Amino acid sequence: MARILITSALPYINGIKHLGNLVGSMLPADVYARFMRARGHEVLAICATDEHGTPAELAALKAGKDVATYCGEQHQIQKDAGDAFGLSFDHFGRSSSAQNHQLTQHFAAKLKENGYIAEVEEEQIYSLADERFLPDRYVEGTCPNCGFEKARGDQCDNCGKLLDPTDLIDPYSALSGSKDIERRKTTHYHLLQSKLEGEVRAWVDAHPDWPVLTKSIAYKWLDEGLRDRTITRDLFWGIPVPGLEGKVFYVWFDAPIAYIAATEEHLGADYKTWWREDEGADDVRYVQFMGKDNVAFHTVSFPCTQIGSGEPWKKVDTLKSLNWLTWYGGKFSTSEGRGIFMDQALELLPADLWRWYLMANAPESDDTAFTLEAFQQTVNKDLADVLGNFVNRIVRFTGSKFDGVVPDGGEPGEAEVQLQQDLSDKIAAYTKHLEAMEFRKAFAELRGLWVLGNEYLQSAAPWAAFKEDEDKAAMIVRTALNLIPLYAQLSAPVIPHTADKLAGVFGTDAQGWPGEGEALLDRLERGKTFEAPPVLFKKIEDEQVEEWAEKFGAPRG
RNA sequence: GGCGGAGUAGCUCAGUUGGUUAGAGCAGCGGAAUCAUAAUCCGCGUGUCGGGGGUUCAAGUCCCUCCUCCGCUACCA
Repeated sequence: MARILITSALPYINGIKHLGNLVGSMLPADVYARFMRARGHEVLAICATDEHGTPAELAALKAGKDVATYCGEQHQIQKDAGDAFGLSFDHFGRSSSAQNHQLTQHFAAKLKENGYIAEVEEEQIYSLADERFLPDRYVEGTCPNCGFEKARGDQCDNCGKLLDPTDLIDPYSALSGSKDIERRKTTHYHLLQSKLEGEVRAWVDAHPDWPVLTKSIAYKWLDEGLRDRTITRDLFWGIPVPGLEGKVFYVWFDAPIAYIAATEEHLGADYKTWWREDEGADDVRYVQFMGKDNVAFHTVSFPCTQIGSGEPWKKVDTLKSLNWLTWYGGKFSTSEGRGIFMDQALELLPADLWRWYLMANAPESDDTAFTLEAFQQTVNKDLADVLGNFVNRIVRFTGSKFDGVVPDGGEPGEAEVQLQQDLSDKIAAYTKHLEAMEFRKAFAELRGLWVLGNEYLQSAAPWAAFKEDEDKAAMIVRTALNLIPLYAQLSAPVIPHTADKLAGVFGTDAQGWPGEGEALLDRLERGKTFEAPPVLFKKIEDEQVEEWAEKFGAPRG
């Protein structure tokens, strides 16, 4: 038994997440956590909302609420959506928690003490009307290059030229439209990452087993040279910087620290047994899940913070990074109403259907298109036809021929020995792929395990045997029925709600995992009565797909 | 522009360190069966492995070049 710490990249507070965000980090983290728990490991799975930064302030402004209230509400909405999707985090916290305030300030203090933070005076754009400093992109004006009138302070969207806010002609605040803006000097903290480059590189070098994509991104940053970054901002909402009045830490500084803080929210002082190598975390295996855009921050930036503190914080052992899920090849877009969001998905169909499709087609090697048509086809075939129908056909047959009782009698023969062998082989492969977090391969294998049930029934044909040799038919039926609790355990990481229904048929435990070489086909108590469960999955009809395509902006034709 | 990833059957994708006739699922076609949600099971693939050039006894797998798509490019997270 091992201790496994799992974190999922933190979903930003700015509204409920879409299916792409879900499959990019939270869902695979949950599947992996469930699998590891099933194997008997001690798992701690942590996630939280990432609540600081300008976008949160702006979203609150737009919603007409103060930012703390807005974040509180959005946090609850995201937590509820996650729960409904079956995300089994041990704790879903908030980057705005008191614990994160304290820890972030602690890290900053340590970094400063160790000489990795410098105070630097900078000039930034200040809006008198808005009474705040403006990030580059919230300053707009006329592009000096092409004359475009709505160029942003960082770049002109029309000609693509990179700009500095002071380059703009007639600059104004994008927030209020006010032209009453000026440059002001202000003091900020710089994190001197350049001084930590050697240590971070040595640490990355110590992980040759990381995926190619992960390593190449990390080395790209290291090879280009780590730049010193400003880690403070002139905002109101965030974690105050001690000694710098009116400033808060940059969200990218405090967000990863929230992994640790969320653990403290959950466990109190015991969080150190997971995070401090000098206080019991030395035997922890730490696995992170994230989208590919986040890799650099997890392989370089956050480790810089941890290493620079000079304290023995637990650093990541293994990273799983995923590519993007696209909406018919394009971007999911909130503003343009393209794509399906977590809450909408659950209004249409049960969570397990989404979970299965997303994980069986997870964007592991490349960006992957989500289409309603493929979703319908896959879910109908894999879940309704292969798994659902297998359960239904054997359960109904038992009901009509054996009075709904696990029948006694008959002796297993060659076909059953073969089935046991095939199951063992596939379970071994499935387990190996889940260990390696190769989700597409894993779930292709799980599907193959479900197919084995249908193949067995098809060739053993208990309906034919029943006419000549009732004992033999009984043995076949018993064998097939035993697959139901087995499928419950094997399917639980990815379709937990369905797994519970399967386990419920005979009152077995959906938790747990079949042991290597374990006899799988005669575990049910003979003579036990059971009730045929309702059909597990209703099929998705063509009309529904049409309706949803219309509603969610799917390209047609 | 720079860096990184990717272009393999109608669709979604596998293809280890180069080596026998390039694979899987879905869709399609044919068949079997009839316990079951018209579900299941079996059989069937003559693909310029994005284009071109090169290295090699041998390349989807290495090198060069061109084309296309995607991401990142650090104060938007």
